[in-house]
Amino acid sequence: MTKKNSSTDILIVEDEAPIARLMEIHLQRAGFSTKTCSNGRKACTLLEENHYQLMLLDRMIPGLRGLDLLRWLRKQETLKILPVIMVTALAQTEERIRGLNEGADDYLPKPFEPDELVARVQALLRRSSHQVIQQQKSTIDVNKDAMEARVNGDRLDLRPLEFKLLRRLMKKPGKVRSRQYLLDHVWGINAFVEERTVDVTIKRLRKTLEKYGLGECIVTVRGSGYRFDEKPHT
Amino acid sequence: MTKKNSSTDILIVEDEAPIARLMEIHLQRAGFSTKTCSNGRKACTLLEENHYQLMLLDRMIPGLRGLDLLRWLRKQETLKILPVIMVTALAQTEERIRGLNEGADDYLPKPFEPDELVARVQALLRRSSHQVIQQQKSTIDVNKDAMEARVNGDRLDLRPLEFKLLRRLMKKPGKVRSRQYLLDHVWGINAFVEERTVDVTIKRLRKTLEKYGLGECIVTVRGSGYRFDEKPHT
DNA sequence: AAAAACTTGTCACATAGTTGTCATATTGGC
DNA sequence: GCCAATATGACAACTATGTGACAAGTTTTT
Repeated sequence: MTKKNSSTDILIVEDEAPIARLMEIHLQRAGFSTKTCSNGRKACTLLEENHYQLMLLDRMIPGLRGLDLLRWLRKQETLKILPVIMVTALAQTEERIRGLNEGADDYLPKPFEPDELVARVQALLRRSSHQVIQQQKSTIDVNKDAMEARVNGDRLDLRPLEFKLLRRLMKKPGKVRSRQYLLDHVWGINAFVEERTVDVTIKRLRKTLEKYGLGECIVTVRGSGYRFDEKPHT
Repeated sequence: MTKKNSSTDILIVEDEAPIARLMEIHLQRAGFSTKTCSNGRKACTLLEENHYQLMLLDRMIPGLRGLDLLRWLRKQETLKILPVIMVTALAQTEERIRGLNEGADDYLPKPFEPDELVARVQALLRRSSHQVIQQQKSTIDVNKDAMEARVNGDRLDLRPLEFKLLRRLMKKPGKVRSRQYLLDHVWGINAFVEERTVDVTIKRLRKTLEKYGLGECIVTVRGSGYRFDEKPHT
């Protein structure tokens, strides 16, 4: 599978190389691009030098303890909103609470299931301005900040309206949205537009998604509307 | 790669010539201009007579101990804000803390990776009134104090408005900024200016950036605004 | 103080991209 | 096979952005 210019960059701060590698493999397979780093000091530098979308932070790293790094991070004007997942073997509730208090956004106990890793990353991204969905073997990532959607890191060339429509449908995968609902929420409550127009826009959106084998993500529900399917039937 | 009139001058205070040379090479390659000096007293003179953007200070230098120089520096009215990176082989936490207490802004353990050196310098500059971004193979350095922007040390001839616009966009690379946002933050909240004026200013800014192969850093997001892209676009 | 040089806002036109509608084809349920 | 719902291609209107020119205002030079 080809990987390229993903904009969804994840920084992995983890000193145990095999674990770091494992994380990388699974995240990359899910369409993210990653950077690993094995000590706290270097992590600071990387964070200041680059822009990441999310950080996976091991609690036990040399150079600076994970919590110290986190505390430092939350004081930096430009970094404090970075979503952070703490990774640690210390699964005790107390430790966990301490991490969350310091500003971790989520928590991944070691050892972890690869799927859980990916799921938590996706979930956290979704809470920031991203919407991330696992679709068969592809990851769809809609980033509202950058106003762009990516499939496995490849940028989708969507028009503004299609982008909004996709976002709206992805907001609640599996739920059917009527044409009227979509008109109200995508076009705007006061838009003076035919209901059939929705069909055409759906068509246009599907056309772009098809290029990535995702043409069937958007399902027509006869008599009701459209639905974004998270796990399309075969 | 050609190097010229960088004003991002770095003073290297280091008595071991090979190390000093190594620092010089890597910093110059990254677009900075450097001056080296092998003892503390001479450093004082240089600091008083010239204007540097940053100092790399070895802890063990003849003539005056690194910490003494630093202490002296912080007492000088005109010099006390100079960003300083302490360089030393003493990696113990205690030593490190002492250095930071005396007013070092960052700390570089010896031996160091050339990349780490450059990254720390860039990061520290960014924390002072600089914004430094690595763009493909170029380093863009926007210095608010001096009101000037440089690409690999070459000065960009930007008009005041273009400068502010670039700074604002670089503040959060990857985020789309609407024309209204830019008007509010670059022109000022009460400016009585057409939205289309933003387009023209973007055009002028792009024209200058183009000379350095960075014309595509600023991406138009149809229907939304403009975005500074950190990475090579798709 | 006048002249020259520079900055910036606006306009007008060119270009390119987006979207709504319609006409027609296709599909699904009965 | 029939009807209604949906898909699809084409087109025209519309909208957003790029771009060069110009003028008014500022700053710098002479």
